[in-house]
Amino acid sequence: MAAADFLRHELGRRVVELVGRCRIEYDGRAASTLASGERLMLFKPDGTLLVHTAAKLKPVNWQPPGCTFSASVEDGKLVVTALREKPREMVRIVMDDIAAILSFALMDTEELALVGSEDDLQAYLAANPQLIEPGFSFWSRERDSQLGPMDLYGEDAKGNRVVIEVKRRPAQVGDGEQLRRYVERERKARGTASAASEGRKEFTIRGILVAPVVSEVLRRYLNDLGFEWREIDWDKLARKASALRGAGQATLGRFERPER
Amino acid sequence: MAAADFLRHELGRRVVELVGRCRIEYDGRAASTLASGERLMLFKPDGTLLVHTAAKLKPVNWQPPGCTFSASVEDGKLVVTALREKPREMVRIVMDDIAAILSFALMDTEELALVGSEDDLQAYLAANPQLIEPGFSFWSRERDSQLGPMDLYGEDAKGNRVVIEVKRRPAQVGDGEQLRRYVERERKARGTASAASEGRKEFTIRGILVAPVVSEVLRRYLNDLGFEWREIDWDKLARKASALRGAGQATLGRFERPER
DNA sequence: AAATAAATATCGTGA
DNA sequence: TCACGATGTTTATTT
Repeated sequence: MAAADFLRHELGRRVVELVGRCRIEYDGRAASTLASGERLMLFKPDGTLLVHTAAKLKPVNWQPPGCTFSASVEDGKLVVTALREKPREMVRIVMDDIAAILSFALMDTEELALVGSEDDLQAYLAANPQLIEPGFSFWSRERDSQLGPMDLYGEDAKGNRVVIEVKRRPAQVGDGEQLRRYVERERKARGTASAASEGRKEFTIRGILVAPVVSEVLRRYLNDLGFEWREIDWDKLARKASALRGAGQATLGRFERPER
Repeated sequence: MAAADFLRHELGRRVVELVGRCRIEYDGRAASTLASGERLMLFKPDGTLLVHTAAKLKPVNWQPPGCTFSASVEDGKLVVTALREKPREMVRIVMDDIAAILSFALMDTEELALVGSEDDLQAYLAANPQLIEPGFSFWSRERDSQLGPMDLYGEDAKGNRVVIEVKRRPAQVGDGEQLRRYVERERKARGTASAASEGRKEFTIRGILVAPVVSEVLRRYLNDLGFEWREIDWDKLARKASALRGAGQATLGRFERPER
């Protein structure tokens, strides 16, 4: 079959597009079937498969990069499969009717430049500690600290340690749980340290959640745990954050590291 | 321009595909720029935009359903924008070179039938309480309970209440936090109830996490909190779960509801 | 390879 | 409309 021959030659080499009426089965972490209908399939050279219908952003079926494609003819119908190892998953497409088969090279050496990620917002906060409160200073950001996973770590005007969790989106209760775990781990580590070396100053460890919006349920949750929150509208700051990203990290470098 | 005219007629009516060299800007919750390169764009009738390069599953730029498309010509170049309200976001595509413009109707009345979701696994557990432990029985599933958000709720052989959190994938520490929150909320509610009505029997409230894999860190976390876990390989059960899905719910219906 | 957390997450559901 | 939780999440990063 000409279609199968074309696919066998193009799959894995160029971006292949297949449009038409088809049935699709998936079996792997879960399993699905999709009865006959018209869809648009994309097979990328890196082993990615996307099956799109006329609606929604997410593909109705898909396969992440790394798959092996194969094309065959069964009962006179074109059958294309995408096989993935680890986890072992397969998508099998049976074409009832082919509307179009195309292939494109899609040469592209450029990478997306994105600003406004959580990392940018962390950097902006690090360069503007007064956004947390007067007299506040940062010790470290997650990336360059050995403290364990937490977004920002610092010290307030009274010398209390502060663990800060930053969210770029409206915060929910799960984000409060994350902060709780980090604060508790830090309190535990601090407690152990104090016990080991007598006479060491005892610190209170505060927890602050920073997000554009903090839901009412989350506020109650944080209140119950004795934690705080700050609502900051990143939209107004995102551009500055991007401009200050490098400067923010340089500034952080001037602060001393905790002695742990 | 013929291309712009074609797009103005087709955008929002059919699935439109645009292939070629372009520059792309995004501004909204975050912001991004993408220098000139060859990509494949899909514009769906429901206002979805996808921009795909030759690699990766996720589009390099996109816009969820509900956007307004517009096509124009600037400096002799085709410009297509996708505008979204709430949040206000825009993707702007400037075509340096057009390789192809196509449109498809993509008639499709079928819906994906998927088995092996967390909901299926809950149903399977509900129909097979002995998978938790001998003598265990379920009271409710989240969908039909008024208890608040938790996956499964039941009672062990000794009359203790048990909160169960189900995961279809390997569980992580965050999942333990979720269980913790549900158990604590239940303990709190139970405590209040007991205080209100004297002489009521006091129940211990256990927490059990059920997942195919429970990581070592999570096990420590659960142990510290006095919670338990069960490792269940859903792969062996998914098919049965789908067959028993309806039966599982019917079985649950025969159990009494908690009196809260 | 496993674990951890972000994402312009998206998507469905329930209040 | 908002909040919450699942997703066949995917992806990047670190251990």
